[in-house]
Amino acid sequence: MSSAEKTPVAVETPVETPADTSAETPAETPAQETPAEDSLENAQVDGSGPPGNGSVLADTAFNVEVQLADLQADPNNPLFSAKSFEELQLSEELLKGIKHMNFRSPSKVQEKALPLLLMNPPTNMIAQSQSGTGKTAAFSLNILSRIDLSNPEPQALALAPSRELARQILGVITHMGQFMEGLKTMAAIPDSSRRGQQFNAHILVGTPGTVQDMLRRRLINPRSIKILVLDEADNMLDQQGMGEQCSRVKTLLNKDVQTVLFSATFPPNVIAYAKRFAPASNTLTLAHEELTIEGIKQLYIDIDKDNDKYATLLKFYGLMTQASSIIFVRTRRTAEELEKRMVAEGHKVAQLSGALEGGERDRIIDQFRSGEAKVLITTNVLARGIDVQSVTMVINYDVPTMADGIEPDPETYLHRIGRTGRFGRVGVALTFVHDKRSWEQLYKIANYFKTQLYPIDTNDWDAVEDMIQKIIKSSRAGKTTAEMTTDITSGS
DNA sequence: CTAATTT
Repeated sequence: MSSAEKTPVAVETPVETPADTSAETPAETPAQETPAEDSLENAQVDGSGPPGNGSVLADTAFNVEVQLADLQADPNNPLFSAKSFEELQLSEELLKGIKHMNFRSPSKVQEKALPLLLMNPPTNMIAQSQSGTGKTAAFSLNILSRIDLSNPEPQALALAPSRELARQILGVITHMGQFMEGLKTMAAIPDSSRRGQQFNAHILVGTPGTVQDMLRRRLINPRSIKILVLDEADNMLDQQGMGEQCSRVKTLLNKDVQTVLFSATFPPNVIAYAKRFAPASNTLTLAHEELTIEGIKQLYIDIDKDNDKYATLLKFYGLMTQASSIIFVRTRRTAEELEKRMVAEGHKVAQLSGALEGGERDRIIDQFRSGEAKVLITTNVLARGIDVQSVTMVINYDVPTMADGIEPDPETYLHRIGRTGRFGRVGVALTFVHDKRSWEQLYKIANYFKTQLYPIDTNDWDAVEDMIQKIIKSSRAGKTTAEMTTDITSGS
């Protein structure tokens, strides 16, 4: 609606004069930092739609290529583009839910995906969109709009690669569907307290292993399931283990289930399989040069020796606690060791990996969401999908690599840094390199996305601190990419 | 022991 919607991400634009919404927010009061909403698990989820607090955030500009299953149809037909939620013929209850989440108008991916998802008869979809641009809300709306509340059986199933992401998606769906009377939603993740019980809910969101198991044991009735969503689909289909579980799940469902695959990344090696998994799909794709989020300032720091990594990390601790930060490491063990060491030296940090028990994982991610824990050390378990809008800084303590620990992993890099810069906000991603090998790994990643990484000059610490500080402050004020470009670029 | 993914 507003002109901000089409703000180009051109570099070096002069400071915005009109429509500077941030002016209403006094600089010192972090208006949207960790809002103390009722802190039960569903309510505190930020959602993945446009944020509230009256701020108008620009959608990052990108060119999405639309390809329709019906090759006769014209992708440019305005019918396949929704400029408002109202024109989608959603129920009043659902529109009320959307409004309640402070969604104003559809984001780019929502604009393109929703009309295609909502068509009848239902059509499969493979959709790619950058991190933090509203994928969850897109498939959640499709699910909710297709639920028949008079039928108590499960009708939609969404799968995600981690417990935390499944819970987050469930929170968005529950929140969005809060005015649909009688709607029941349920997590299908490991939970010993409800062993052997039937999953009686309209919508289930879970992890592949648990869902497969529950289907086999007939604790999930597949008869009425008409939608299957795989979030982070490339990861789900590629990973041995999860890939098999997902296809097993699919074979246990109705043949005509609407299959919906979403991710920010679809590397070449999984595209063919994805197309077989969701045949005759409408597809939304991006060139991989278009995947990097402009609002995320990508930095790296060259450290002399491996042993100095820890000391370097500590130098950033003050900046990390300004808002919220995530430190990514390669192994569970490093996560544990880093936490121990930092805590022993009086720093407040939390740690989460798959080595922890389910309940403990829930407790820690909830603390991080609420802002009670501001610095979180974690593994790739949280690399994807997690939406905590107060995250202003992501630190790659270890460069993300493939299973061999040597080959760089560009997709994981992109997903990790995408934990900041949510919905057009600005953020900092800082990667540690400490030897020739890690430098080359990062170089390959930057080259893959044709993106620029800026070195941190360790000789001028004040300047570094200053630059990062600026970005963090702007992010807390809800500033957008376009508003920040000048400030950020001057720092390098 | 890469990490993640049912019991």
